[in-house]
Amino acid sequence: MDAFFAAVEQRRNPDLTGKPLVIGGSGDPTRRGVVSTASYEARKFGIHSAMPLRTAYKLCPHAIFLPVDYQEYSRVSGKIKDVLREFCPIMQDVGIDEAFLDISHIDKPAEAIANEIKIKIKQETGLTCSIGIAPNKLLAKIASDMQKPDGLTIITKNDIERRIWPLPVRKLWGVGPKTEAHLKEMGIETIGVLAALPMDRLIERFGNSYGRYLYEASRGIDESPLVTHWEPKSTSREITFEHDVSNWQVIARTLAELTREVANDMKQAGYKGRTVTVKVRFSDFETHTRAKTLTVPTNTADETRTAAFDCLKRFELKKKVRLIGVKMGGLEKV
DNA sequence: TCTGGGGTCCTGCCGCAC
DNA sequence: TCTGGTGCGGCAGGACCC
Repeated sequence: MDAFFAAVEQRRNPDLTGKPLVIGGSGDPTRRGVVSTASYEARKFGIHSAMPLRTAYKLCPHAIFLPVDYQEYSRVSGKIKDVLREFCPIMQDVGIDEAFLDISHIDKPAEAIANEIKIKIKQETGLTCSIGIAPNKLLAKIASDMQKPDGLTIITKNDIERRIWPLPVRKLWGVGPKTEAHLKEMGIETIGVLAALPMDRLIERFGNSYGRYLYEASRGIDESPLVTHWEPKSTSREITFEHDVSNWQVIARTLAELTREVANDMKQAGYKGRTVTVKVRFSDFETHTRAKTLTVPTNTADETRTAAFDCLKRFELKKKVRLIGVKMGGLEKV
């Protein structure tokens, strides 16, 4: 979907259309939080996802700031996924506003299917999306991003050299800021230059798994199947305090509350978990975790809290605490 | 002075069992 | 009894995704 959260807000309040709009946090740009989505008008000011709201505010003080309304976006997302499943049941969900469809078995030109999907989504939700058509997920993902918004891009194997290789390495799924910087140091800025590297060199530099991945991805190779069903492996809750906290009572009370929520989520979804991890981020942004694995899986608030406090006790709380969180891993169905 | 929240996967290290 | 290789679970941290 194109600027999904912003587009949903503009759809339900047309006054916002055509204006710089920033969705993130509590919607108050003087408080802690980051940008979830910026409208295309806001992006012209240099505002982008993951940017601190306060920075966004400095870049464009007259932008409209709104809180994230996950309930509403999930509802719209559900409608979109329903449309997609109608066209093709082999669907892989990728978060709230993306999906892969394997349409290889459908006896109709891919472009025609894509156009019908775009029209149907527009009818059902009033929103535009961008679609990429390619022989695999890796290339389809890159293609979908090439003509945003409201785009439709087709990439074939023969296009890799001409259309993929000139792109910056950052366009590859799995290459983030760290790897980008690392590659830049090696003098590698485009996917094509990366593709010229021997596999040995990449494995030496990035390890076996990731090295191989980069070697194949830079050549447009991706054999990974669509994952149409998966089970959650962990569930968590965390919160950044509005102001850093040194009061142990406040930290403990917050952890207890988060623990209740995690236990609740597990019960609601019908899971039990074995490994409790407590995460603490200090005022200097240093982040640490402590984990405890239980002998028997649980989903009760009491047992989860006891384990969480065992973990919390193992922290030296010398610095002020910025964030506290708790995660239950090793989930299994009840 | 700033840097959310909910996830997944990988790596390196350690202790333990065999 | 000591040493070493190997496999594995647990743990901590890091990179990445939406």
